[in-house]
Amino acid sequence: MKSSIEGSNPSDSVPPTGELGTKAPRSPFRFPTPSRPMPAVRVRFAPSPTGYLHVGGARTALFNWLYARKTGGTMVLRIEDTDQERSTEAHTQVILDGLTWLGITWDEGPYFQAEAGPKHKADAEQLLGEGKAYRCFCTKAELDAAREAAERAKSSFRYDGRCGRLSAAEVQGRLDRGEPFSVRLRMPDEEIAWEDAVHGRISFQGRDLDDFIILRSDGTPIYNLAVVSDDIAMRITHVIRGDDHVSNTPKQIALYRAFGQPTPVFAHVPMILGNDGKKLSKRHGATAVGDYQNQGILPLAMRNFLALLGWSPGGDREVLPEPEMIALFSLEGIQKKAAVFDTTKLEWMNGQYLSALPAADLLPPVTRHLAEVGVSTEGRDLAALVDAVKVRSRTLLDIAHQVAVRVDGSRVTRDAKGDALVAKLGDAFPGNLRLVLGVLEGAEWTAPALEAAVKALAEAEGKKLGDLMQPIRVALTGGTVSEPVNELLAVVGRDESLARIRRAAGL
RNA sequence: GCCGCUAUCGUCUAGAGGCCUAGGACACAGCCCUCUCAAGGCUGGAACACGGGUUCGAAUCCCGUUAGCGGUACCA
Repeated sequence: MKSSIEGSNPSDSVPPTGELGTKAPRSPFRFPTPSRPMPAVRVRFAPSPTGYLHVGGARTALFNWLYARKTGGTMVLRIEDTDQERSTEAHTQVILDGLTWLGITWDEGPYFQAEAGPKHKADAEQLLGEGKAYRCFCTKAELDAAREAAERAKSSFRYDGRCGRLSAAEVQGRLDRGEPFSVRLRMPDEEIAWEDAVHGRISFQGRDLDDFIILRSDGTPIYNLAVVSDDIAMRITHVIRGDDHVSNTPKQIALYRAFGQPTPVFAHVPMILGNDGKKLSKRHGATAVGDYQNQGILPLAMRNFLALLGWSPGGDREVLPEPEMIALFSLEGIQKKAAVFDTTKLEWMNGQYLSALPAADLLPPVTRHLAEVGVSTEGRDLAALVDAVKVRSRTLLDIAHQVAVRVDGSRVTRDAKGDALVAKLGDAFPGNLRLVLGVLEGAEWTAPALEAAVKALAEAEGKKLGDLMQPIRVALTGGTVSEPVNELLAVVGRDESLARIRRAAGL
């Protein structure tokens, strides 16, 4: 569970200059010191606290974390709470808890973006002073009207940069009159391209982008400015984030250029889809990490499953212990295509962990789930109970349910298959149970002895072993599925087992 | 509309020009094991979106088509 930073290999790190292919004239001093030491990797996970921790966000966090651990770099956590309307402290806590649950740790932060407001504003003013940005006096209403008109005329709207051509005197005049203004970045007419670590080269043309707003008329920053300003300040070298940000990237690169800063390496990871191929959302069921925790998924299994969703270690590996996951991780191994979230495979993965983990590791969550359903295991060997049922379980909830049935006779309810067996055996059902009772009452209550006793009975009576064992199983659990019957008897205990058999036999 | 991204079994993926008669995993079906189920083992069905190139040779490279997704805000 503890992350192993030791053994990670920093030689895998990539120099953080992903930008390339600019058609604009290049400065000969662009790469002044080729021999400069390679900066240490710094990545960040930057969620917005406007809801729970979504599985997509969790996976983005996981990839950042894996990359940091792999390269010996630093993981910083930044809460992007500039949307004061929707951001809440409770959401922040849920996100932090979700990451912690998954075993995703961070080395710096959490930083809160809203606290950097004054710096964002100062950065915008710096650009204003250098003529790389300009004041725009167009109002929201005017802009909306223009956009609507363009839409009606079936042509595309792009801000024409008219305020960028205002004379100094004109600007001063409007300022003197106290007109409100936003700040826009001058978008240069040049190619903006970068070598994306997962997609390869991606290219946009500056002329296709308009002079976008970086500072609202109330002086607060727009997302793209805040992100770039913070990423520069935090010396982020690798931006690993969702695919939905690729169209923001050229705008952000324009900002890096305006600030005269090198761009980080960008790695855009694909989306996670629901089973209908649409973006994963609430109507697909559980999308919050916390939901899976409540459904009895182990954090290790969740993390393993998430890692394999959109990333492949390259071979046929499925169950990956943490050290291997870190050692094998690479940005190049990330898939370009969106992936469908397959709950069935998640549960299979969870079953793998359930089977492999010692019962002791499962005790705390199982105890919690048992408490939720009101079952006490006071004075019982819970580890033995868990061991008895865990290989047949896919979730911790399954385990808790099965343990509950073994501990508390009042929870035995006959299921459809149990009913079918009773119907099939007819009189032999109570009859065989009475026979069994006869030998069990005098038997030594250990699994091997119980097995021997029932087998001897079957032989003596000329009955099939299954016709003796299955009724016991139904008597003790209500169903036809369980661990071997002798072990079941041992786990349920002598008095309780005999009582359940008597009841089922109608005695 | 415009800009960008993507395209291998139902799903997750391997595959970086010949090793591909396209491999593995989940799911599904059958068999084995067995007191049931699970696990495990074996077997089976199941995919390179389409069309053009390039090449002695293409799932792999190029172009186009189609489809899906993302963006196109004084949201993040």
